[in-house]
Amino acid sequence: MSSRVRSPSNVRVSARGLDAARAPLASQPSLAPIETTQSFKHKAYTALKNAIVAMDIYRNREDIRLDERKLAQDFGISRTPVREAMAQLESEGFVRMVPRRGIYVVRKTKREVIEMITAWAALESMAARLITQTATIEEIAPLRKMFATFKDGKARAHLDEYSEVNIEFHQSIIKLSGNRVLIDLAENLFTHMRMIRRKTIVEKDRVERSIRDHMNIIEALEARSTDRAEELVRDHALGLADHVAKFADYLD
Amino acid sequence: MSSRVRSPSNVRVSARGLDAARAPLASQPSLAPIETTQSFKHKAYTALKNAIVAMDIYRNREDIRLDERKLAQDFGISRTPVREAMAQLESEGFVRMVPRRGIYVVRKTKREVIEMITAWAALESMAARLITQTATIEEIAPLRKMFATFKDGKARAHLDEYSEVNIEFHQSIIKLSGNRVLIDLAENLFTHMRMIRRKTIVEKDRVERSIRDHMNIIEALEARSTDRAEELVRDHALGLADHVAKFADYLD
DNA sequence: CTACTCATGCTGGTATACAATATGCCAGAG
DNA sequence: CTCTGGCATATTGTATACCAGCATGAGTAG
Repeated sequence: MSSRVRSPSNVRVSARGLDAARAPLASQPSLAPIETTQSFKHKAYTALKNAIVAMDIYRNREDIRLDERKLAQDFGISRTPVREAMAQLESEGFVRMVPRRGIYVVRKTKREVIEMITAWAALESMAARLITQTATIEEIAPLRKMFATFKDGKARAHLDEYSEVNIEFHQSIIKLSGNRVLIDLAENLFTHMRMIRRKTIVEKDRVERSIRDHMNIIEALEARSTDRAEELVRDHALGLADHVAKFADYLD
Repeated sequence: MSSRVRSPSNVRVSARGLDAARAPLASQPSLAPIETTQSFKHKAYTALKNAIVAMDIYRNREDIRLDERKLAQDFGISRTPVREAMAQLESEGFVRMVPRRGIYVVRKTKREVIEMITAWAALESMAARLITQTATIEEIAPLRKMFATFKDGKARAHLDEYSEVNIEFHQSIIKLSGNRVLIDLAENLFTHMRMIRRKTIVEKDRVERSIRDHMNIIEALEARSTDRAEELVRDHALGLADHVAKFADYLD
């Protein structure tokens, strides 16, 4: 995706053989997509990340230890790819590897959660700016549809569903910016936030206002009001940060 | 087979002896994580990162390949910690590991550089907001001193020095926010930007304006003008992005 | 009954051996 | 001379063996 791979011809040879989808001879139009199986490291990474995100780590405060050897056995692979996956998860802030002690799932403190939300506010508000300058009206339109089913008080009754739509909305904002760096940085923050979402992010009395905020954001984007869109997005996110600061006592 | 005769612990013993130079006294409460000897993985990570940052990768376009085994030999360790360090560098966007091909240093495209600067603008402008709300006057004061020596036209004559001070200024802004997430995210972006700094970031005609911008930023911070500080910081960074877009033709 | 010592087991860290595959060269056929 | 096919080589991915340190608990001295 990144490297142009211009200079050495060796790379392009195999690449050319790969995208035989040109099919000038029509011998086999649609060849098997790619038979390259993902590395065990990447598989282990995905499996572990899903497992960690799925567990409700803030339910109690006991240390959650992950056993390298046991996980390797469960996955049917050796310790090496598991370790490499763990190392990546550690650099992303999901686990902590303590020498001769164990690997522990990381719980974020309230302060850290607030810092993450603040960073997310910075990224998404910049994304909003970019959208007002580059996105087409067709790209912005789908944002409205997300909340069609929640028009009137229905959101209060379906908090879980709304929570999903809520996250999807914010992810869409980031993606519409078209800035890969913003997207990647925010993705990691989102993953962390998904882990605490269940207990805090959405509360009944916040839903109505949340929908209003979102609608205002969409209007600002459509109106190409750069500064206003940025401000609305930022304040919406920072409002969540304040909410967490006040009410997420179970953190810490 | 015969190699098994040699005790494999020889290397580790000597390496352990290397970092046996530990703090004689724990007098300073600041930060002394020396208690645990850094793992080979972390040492290799640091060494590799420094080496990659130091090399002027945009000088030519040849693929720069890093040889796992050779590096492991040079460091006097095995491939395992080198691999784990490489995996981390890959997740941070510095290298790319291609299965059964090699590990290559990543060159950022012009688009990617602009995206990074944009993300940096988002982070630093948020940092500026936070500073106006929480930082003390004593914390802001040192920012002025940085440019004391560059008051009049001296900056033009000492571009390299100014470039360092310039980076230091922006890092200080981020750090003053006191938000670890912002700090860590920006740190990685800064490291990437340092790699292209030599050729683009600073140009003669931009220095004067750069100093003016910085002074305005400092004044806004001191005046606790939240919105203005944010705007100044953001526009300053985005101005650099525009500059890169127009003149950094050597990228791509 | 308490406190302290020491052996043992479990842990992650490291080294090394083995496997799979992409590449390039070379021989042989057309 | 050109092209094809196979083998040697190089490189990473994975598995396994070993190391050192900390925790734990049993056992002994007081």
